[in-house]
Amino acid sequence: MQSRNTSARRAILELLQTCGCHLTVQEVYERVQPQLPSLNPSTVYRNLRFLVEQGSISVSDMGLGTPVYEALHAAPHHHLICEGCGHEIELSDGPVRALFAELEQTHHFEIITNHLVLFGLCPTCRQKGQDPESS
Amino acid sequence: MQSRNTSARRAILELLQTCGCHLTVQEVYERVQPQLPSLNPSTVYRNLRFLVEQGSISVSDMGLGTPVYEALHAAPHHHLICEGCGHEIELSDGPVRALFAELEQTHHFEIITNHLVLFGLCPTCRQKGQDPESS
DNA sequence: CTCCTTTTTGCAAATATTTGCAATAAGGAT
DNA sequence: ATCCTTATTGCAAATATTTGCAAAAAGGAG
Repeated sequence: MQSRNTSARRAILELLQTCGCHLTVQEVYERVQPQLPSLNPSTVYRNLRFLVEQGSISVSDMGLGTPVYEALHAAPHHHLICEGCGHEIELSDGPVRALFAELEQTHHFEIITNHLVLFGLCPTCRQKGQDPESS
Repeated sequence: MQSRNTSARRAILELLQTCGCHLTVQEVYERVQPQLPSLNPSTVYRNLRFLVEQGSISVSDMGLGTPVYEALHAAPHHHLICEGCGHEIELSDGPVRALFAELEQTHHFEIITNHLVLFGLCPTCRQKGQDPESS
């Protein structure tokens, strides 16, 4: 026996798998607590960390100040986030996977990271930034 | 006038540029405080955030539980970190830059991320993990 | 050099996150 | 169904990080 299928852990994982989206610790807590009235925030923190280590979910910094958690999909994907307006663009796995494969070969490493988040500027915000003072 | 060259900001940036390594908030505070006795941790947090936004330094999650800050080098580099033993491998910028360039073209995006950290397993830890129970 | 405006800072009070520990509950064995 | 071992939980107390606000100090203008 090593890890136990507790109601809290089950509820948290199910929530993430069902919603299929990115959720913050707060959001997870708020959505699970109603079904498990005595749920404590620290249990949520601990379980999220556990599920990440176990590989059932991923954590990412999407620039929100607090990390977001997401169930691992069949189809991995990545994000490009605009630092100007916050706009998120979903990236296909192909090119990223190609880089990972190359790095794995070169360094005899096995890459576990499965959700890459890159920050930058979207076309619109790039223009704004380049605009000379419009006065 | 927009941003001011205060002693705290100067000291923090100089520290990072001089040491040329990754430092946590704690470490920055501990090393700058002696020279600026009245320095408050919140000032360190605020300045690190400021310097990141301004583009003078970068933040990264190296898996330590708290982010690390580093002055931006002339030669950008990235890391592969082993989740088993913590070993860090430095990656050259080439292949990563190539992916970034491809993504920038495809999405008309300008990527700002300049320090990529990927997690995985080093050759040694991979073997350990694959070993059937050695009993 | 003095004055003025605005950014920064220190401090204290919020929040957020982690941790220690005793009580609870999974789940295997009997 | 009962007992046992040990992973998990809740709670309270540490830590870590952010925020509001009045006081301090950059830096430009006069």
